[in-house]
Amino acid sequence: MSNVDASVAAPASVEEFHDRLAQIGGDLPKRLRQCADHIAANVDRIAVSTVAELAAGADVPPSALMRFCQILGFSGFSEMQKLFREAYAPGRPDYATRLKNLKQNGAGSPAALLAEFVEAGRQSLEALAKATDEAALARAVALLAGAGMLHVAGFRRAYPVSSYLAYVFEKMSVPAMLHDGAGKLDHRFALRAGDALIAITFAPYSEETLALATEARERGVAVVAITDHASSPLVPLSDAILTVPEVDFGAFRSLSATIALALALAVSVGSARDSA
Amino acid sequence: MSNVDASVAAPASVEEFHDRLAQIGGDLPKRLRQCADHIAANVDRIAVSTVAELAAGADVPPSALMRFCQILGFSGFSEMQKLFREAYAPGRPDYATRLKNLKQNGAGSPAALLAEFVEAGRQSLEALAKATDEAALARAVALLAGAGMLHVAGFRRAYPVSSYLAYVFEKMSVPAMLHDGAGKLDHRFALRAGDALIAITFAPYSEETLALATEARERGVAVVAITDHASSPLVPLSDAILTVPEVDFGAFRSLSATIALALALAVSVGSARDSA
DNA sequence: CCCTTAATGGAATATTTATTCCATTTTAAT
DNA sequence: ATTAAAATGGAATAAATATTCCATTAAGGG
Repeated sequence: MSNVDASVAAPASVEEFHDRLAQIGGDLPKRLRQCADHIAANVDRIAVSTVAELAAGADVPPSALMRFCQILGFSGFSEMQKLFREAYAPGRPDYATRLKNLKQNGAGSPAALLAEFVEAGRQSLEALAKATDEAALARAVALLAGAGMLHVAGFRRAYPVSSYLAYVFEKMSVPAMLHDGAGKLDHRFALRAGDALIAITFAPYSEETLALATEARERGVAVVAITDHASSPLVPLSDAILTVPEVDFGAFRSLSATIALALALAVSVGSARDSA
Repeated sequence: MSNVDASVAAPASVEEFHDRLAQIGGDLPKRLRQCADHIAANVDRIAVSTVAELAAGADVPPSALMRFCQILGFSGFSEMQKLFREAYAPGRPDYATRLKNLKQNGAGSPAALLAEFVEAGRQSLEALAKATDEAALARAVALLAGAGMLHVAGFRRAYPVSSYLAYVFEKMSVPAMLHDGAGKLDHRFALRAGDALIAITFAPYSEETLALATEARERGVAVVAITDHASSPLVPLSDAILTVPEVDFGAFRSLSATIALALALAVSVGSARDSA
């Protein structure tokens, strides 16, 4: 093992642990490679597993795992596990306990509803992080960074998202026009060459938004879609597609993940335009 | 122990565990009482602690804790701990890993910004669950449920929230008027006896919103505040106050928690009016 | 007050888990 | 091909942890 110094200190934090894991990299013999891969993919189980369990998961004998712990700088598995047991964030069960307490106010009570919608928002945010297509996001940002006026259109449930985009764009000095539907005007003639349209719509998909996206497409104006599914009717009309999963209650869906995406999109675009 | 049957089966899920804990209730002798209290307050540590550690935390000898586990229905501590170790949700580290991956695109990149804003939203949602004053929420719902027209006012960053409220109220057939500031009109004369105003504003606190809240107060119109701090200037003007913590980046703050609160508020009000 | 039952604490015992060590196999270098 | 170094697997050993048992104390009831 030429690239790992035996006198290296044990990682003192979970973050350092991750850095050490990455630092060790690819040049590992077979069994240690298996350990590295399994540990990297199951960091969350270190605190709650035995050597034997983790070794079985990695398909190596326990002694290999011991060795791996020492390569990372720990005296043994127990020292490594201790790091994770102490780092075990108490926040989450507090949150879970709190949710349960809120729900005890009875189904349909304001507190119980809040608990449900908070949890739905949290799940939607996590789903967004996992499902995000980074290339699509980068493509959307590039299109919008290179455009003249940014037109933002979204109605009914999508309207808070479009108004938020308009707000953040203004804050970042990005030329943007909010198509707010006042007077039933769509302002389609404001869509000009070199502009871009951010069209936001979710099932049951607003006719107005689709119509404006169609118009934009016909005028050669780039369309960036924010929508809920890859099968959305907005997709064939768009040059870049951002899909957002939101937890669905039937009558209502969370909107928290979409709001976070909108913020990330607008700030990215504003930054990209700043540096151009 | 007259109220706990020795042949009761061990809880088969974490939820059942919580129910069992609640069921055992208050009629416990001293040391077992201590165990119950400590376990209830430290459920998150069961998976990662030894008998000795938990017993020390509860200030009882290990044998008392063993006894407590058996009263809950488990054969011993190990069976109880197994429940928690197996229930340890693996989802979260996937999410944490994903965030880390997104951030590796480089500071300021769209993907890294998304990761930051998603995490900010998640933290804000958890903070909202923990910080929510249930009585204030119930009070707000009661005021709004008993009002005639619901006026909604929020500008700039608060505007997406107010437009979302207006959307949900319409969907729930609740009479609501969105004060959208078009034409610089505040429509203060639309505030009538028996109405209520939902005023939404965050630092640096919109003059327009504060003025409208002041007007409402002078007219005897109930004011429900959605704001960021208990020290907000909107607070002295309001009859019910909902504060929302949002993670702050300096230039930008998450809005995801506020959106979830708005949804919970609107649905609660709609339901309360339906049943009136 | 006395007797019975329940609660309690701690030590001994049993079980589980982590670690070390060594023989064997594999790999790399000459 | 030979030798040295590295990797490997498994068993023995050590350490940690869970459990049981029993003597003592406390509480409750007649």
